[in-house]
Amino acid sequence: MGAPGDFETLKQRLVEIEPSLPKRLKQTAAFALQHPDEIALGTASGVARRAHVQASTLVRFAQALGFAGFTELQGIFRTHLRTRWPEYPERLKALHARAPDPGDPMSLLLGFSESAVRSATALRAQIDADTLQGAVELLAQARVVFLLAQRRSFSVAHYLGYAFAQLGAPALLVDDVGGLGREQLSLAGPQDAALAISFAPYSPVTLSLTETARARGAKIVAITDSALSPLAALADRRLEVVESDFGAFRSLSATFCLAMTLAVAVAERRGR
Amino acid sequence: MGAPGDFETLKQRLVEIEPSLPKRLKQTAAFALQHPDEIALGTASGVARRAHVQASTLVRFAQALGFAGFTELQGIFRTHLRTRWPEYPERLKALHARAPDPGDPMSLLLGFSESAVRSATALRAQIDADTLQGAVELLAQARVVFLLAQRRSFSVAHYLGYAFAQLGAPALLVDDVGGLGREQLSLAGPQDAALAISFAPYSPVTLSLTETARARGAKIVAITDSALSPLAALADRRLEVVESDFGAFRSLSATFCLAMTLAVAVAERRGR
DNA sequence: TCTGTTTGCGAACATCCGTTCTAAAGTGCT
DNA sequence: AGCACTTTAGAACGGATGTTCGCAAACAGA
Repeated sequence: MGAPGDFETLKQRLVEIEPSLPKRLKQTAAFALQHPDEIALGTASGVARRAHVQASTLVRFAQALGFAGFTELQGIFRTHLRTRWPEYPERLKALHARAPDPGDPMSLLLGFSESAVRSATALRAQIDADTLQGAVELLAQARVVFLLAQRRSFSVAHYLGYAFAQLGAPALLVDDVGGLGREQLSLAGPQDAALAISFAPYSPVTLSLTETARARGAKIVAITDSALSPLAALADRRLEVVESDFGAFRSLSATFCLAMTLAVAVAERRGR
Repeated sequence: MGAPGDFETLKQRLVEIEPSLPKRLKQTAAFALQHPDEIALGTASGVARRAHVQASTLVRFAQALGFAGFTELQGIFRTHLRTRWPEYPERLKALHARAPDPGDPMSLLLGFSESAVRSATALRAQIDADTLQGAVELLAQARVVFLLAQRRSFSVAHYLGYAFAQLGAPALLVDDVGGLGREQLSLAGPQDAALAISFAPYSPVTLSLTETARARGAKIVAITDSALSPLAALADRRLEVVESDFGAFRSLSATFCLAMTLAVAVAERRGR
């Protein structure tokens, strides 16, 4: 008979005990279900005012549900607000907590998997449809798409090179092998576009190659991690991806989703 | 020069003034854009800790943007958190309900994202803890780990090369540039291990390089898609990954999770 | 070296949560 | 109906936490 651990359980518990609740607590329960965001973001006294009850009633309400106090109850509402995504409940957090040995490969795997799920899920909300559409058009109209990335992001660019080729769209992976990156870009001109990918700490090579491409008149689409990235300043279209991290390592899951989307959408658009 | 009234304006303002900001405030700006949820839900001191700055810096940051204090700034992030979501579940529903327009970039993105989530989730159940542990030990005991992959899987191998290097573990990416794959493997011997990655249709180059490595006495860990894969036959340890696919394209999300896990676990194990 | 800016630290100030106490309402028994 | 007892509501208090500001040290630029 402990406190509910996630929002669904809380709701369920609430309907169970609601009939036996006194008047003010019923009122509070109704308000809580009707305005979950208020509870998540507000303060106890603020919520109390809006629900026309006393602040102490909120505490009693929380305690009636098995929590120690209002703050604990609020925690559930907050994580619910953060991850409004029905099939992705709290138990992952429990997994995290339950794995005390950070060196155990299996808990690493769970951690990375969780991080990938979070990234891919968050991506949907991050990307703006119009920006994406604009980036696709820009790349689709280009004669050749130059792919610029180094270090950690290089794997994404390489995959894009593979995907574009498979789809029959003209793309050129600037891999900078032997330091020939600038020469690989020598064919770039105003009819072309470059897709640059870089995350903090931004590779100087990628930045300088992007500058070169821009100087040659190519349009730039950037995949990067924040509006403040040096890449963002160079870009005609900027796609922001915030990857969640696990330990010191960031997932690449969202970036890959975005890359695949661009490849397929561009090929599709060129096909017409 | 009033304070920004919504999240977009805030971001824009941030990009404008960021170059003229001192070090710690830049740091704060980057953190704020990368972890908006933390700012929305956390307390100033909590956020400060996670961003490795003083709490007072957060207040100064808010003031630099034109707010009276941290609380006002937080307000923007909170309403952003509140309002960013509502549209998204409907989008998903719309995607599933309507016959999906294969050309619309946004539905592609949703599809790939969902596919990535499925893959990463399924991975947890697919991988056997003992096999994983065995693979880690085998790689950790090797003098050098040779990374073998081509075509689609190459991006994973490249990423592994990066990760191993970052972690200080000796690994060599056999990229077969100029067809020198066999020569790159010439250093391999019985003290070494190879990590081979290939999915259907299996790249003949990867297979033949793996055979070469095996002939030289190296232990083989394979990441592949089925027990019947030709790679599986060559492997001392076999890790199976079934990726979910969206259209003709397979996610790489689970494979990347597994790759990261191997890299970190091996480095961890070697560290002792 | 000197000056102006930035940063870190601690104290003051405000806010907020949880508890406790008292009044009121409800309930059951005579 | 009246009385005693239990439950509930409201209000104030105390402890704790969180936010802001001022000051001095560190730093960067001239």
